[in-house]
Amino acid sequence: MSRVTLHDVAVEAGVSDSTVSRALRGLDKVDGRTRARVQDAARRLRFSFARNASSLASGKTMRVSIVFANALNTWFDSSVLQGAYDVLVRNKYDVVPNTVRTHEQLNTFFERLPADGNVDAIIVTSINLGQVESEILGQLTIPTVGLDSGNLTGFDASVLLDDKRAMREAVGLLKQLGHRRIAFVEQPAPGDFHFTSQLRADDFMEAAHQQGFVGEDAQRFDMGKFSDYYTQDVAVSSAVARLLAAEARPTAICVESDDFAISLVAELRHFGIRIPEEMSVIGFDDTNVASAVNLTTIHQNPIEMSRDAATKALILMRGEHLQEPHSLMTPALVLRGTTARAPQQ
Amino acid sequence: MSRVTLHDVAVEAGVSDSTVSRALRGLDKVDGRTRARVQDAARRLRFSFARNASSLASGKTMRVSIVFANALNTWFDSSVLQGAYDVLVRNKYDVVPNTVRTHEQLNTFFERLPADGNVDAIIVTSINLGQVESEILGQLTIPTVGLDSGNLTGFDASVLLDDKRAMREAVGLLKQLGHRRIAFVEQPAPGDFHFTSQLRADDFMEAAHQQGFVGEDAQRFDMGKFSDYYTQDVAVSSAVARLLAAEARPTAICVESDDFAISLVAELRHFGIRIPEEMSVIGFDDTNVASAVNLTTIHQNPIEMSRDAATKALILMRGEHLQEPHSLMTPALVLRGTTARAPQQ
DNA sequence: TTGTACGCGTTATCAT
DNA sequence: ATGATAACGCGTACAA
Repeated sequence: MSRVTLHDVAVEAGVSDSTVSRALRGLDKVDGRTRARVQDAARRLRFSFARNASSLASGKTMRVSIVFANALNTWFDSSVLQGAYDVLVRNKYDVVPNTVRTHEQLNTFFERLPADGNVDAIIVTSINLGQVESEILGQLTIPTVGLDSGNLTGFDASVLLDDKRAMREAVGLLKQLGHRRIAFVEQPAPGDFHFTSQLRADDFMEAAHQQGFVGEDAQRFDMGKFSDYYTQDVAVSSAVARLLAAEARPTAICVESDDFAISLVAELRHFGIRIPEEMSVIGFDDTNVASAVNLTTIHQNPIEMSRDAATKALILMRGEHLQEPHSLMTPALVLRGTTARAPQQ
Repeated sequence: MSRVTLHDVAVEAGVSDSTVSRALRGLDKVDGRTRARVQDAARRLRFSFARNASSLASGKTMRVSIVFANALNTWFDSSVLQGAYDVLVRNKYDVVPNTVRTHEQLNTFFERLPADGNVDAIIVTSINLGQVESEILGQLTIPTVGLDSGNLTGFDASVLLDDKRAMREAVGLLKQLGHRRIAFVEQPAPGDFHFTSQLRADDFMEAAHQQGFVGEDAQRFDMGKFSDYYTQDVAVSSAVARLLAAEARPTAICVESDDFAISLVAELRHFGIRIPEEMSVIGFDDTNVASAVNLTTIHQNPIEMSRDAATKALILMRGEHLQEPHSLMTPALVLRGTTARAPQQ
């Protein structure tokens, strides 16, 4: 129970409430000895601030919300959370994670936002905002920073990965290896709206077209919603089935994530497809496991990205100016064992 | 800005503040029409509650803290977070994650706790509490539930995995396969205190001894602190080096986690060790990737576990009684391709 | 069913 | 440097 209040400490130390408040918060204009006395009393009484009372009085909640479009237990989102946590906690902010799966949830989340004095900043992850949402965001008076979010409108700052570049390089690699038919394999989406990583499919197609892949030579396998499948395994099987059944079977694929790519590779091999001899596979993320299973992939560092985003939020919350509000991180193509020259026809 | 307050809504709707409070919270004893009017006004004004004010007045923070000993971006912790989030958010609670790496952090965390009216419940994950901490915990007036926490003292409720049983089964399997020299390989620890999964090493040794493995026949590779290594890869190499250099090399190993096991398998194969022919490997967790790479492992479901824990917390917060405060989850040994008969000597 | 008035624990302003 | 005192926004007896 939050029994012991600041007032109790004041009584114990024989000073006024205000002095306790100042002393414990480390403000200046407090005599060294009185401060020591107060700190002593506070320790004895095991006092600690009731943050909601502080919030109410000061207007600062010392909390920042971070919104995800996926699940908290995915590689990307959990890394983002950890990164943001690192820098925010060090600055005495609490981190409040939120997930949003449907348009409806997204709407209600944003509807409630404006009048909301419940957080001091918001970080939005992997969500490609619609117009209405962007507008609401723009009207917010607290800092908002987008992380891996396609549409920058409305954000005060952002940290993005250069997806277009990543896809250009991936397509370029496959082309150099002699592949003539390539494809992008999406992952089943967790919710009912497109989030950022799916924009990579667009980037892939664009890059492919620019590099001379036309018509059937550049395909895109859309896996729909995750809820369409019983389990992850079923989704994987389904993807493989479609891949193998394609009348123009690609000899190389880019997959939306390492996790999905690794499962695909396993399943493809299970069906006798030799990788990389018969099919090249490029993942995305470069997780620990990717290196363990020797998966060629595109490296990104969500922890760094979200540290950056959180730092931006921190600066913004201080009311300071950002010299570089929008940063673009460069992905790196990591060559490993799942890519090889195209098979001879 | 938290501009619009409950009072503004009251004025807009032409009623008193208390009526707005009651109407918006769905309490009874409010006329249907007035409620509609209030809701209308609230929507128009984009009102939403200032939670810290509500908290201050009601004494409930509508927040629960969840403490991890590891990183938020690990398979286990992130799953736990997701599971707890699922059930807590549905009940209008915010989830506030916290990580604790050192004894010092753990201490300050607990020192501050008692007088802390900042959360309504605490879930402690994978931390084997010391006596002092248990005592502090026991003195808390808010519900505390342990998740995967070795020492139950002080907790109002808990959800544990039956680690002893898991280790018994793993050892039993290896014995049946004819292995005479087995070992447990720990993972480098993130912090400076032992957390629960490391207790599995003890359980492993105990099970081994009970099943007749003596002396060098049951070994334990302690990998120390994670900070001792530059990267995860270095830790893996180091583990493999020690494994291969052992004068009595084991023919089968149990590894603390799938992630580490998968990396070990890759590295071992890299050194020409055939798996499972020359060495059997059993992981722990059964992540998605484990099935993809065909790793024999011990299945657990942290999402389920933490849903259970969160539900317990919820009930406790309501002041209700738990019919089964402490639950023990049963792990399942999943046989896959990294275990086989012991090699002929 | 609705309104009044006070309290929650802290910060901030203004004196002293 | 320290002490009163008025907010902060809402919940809740109690009264009407």
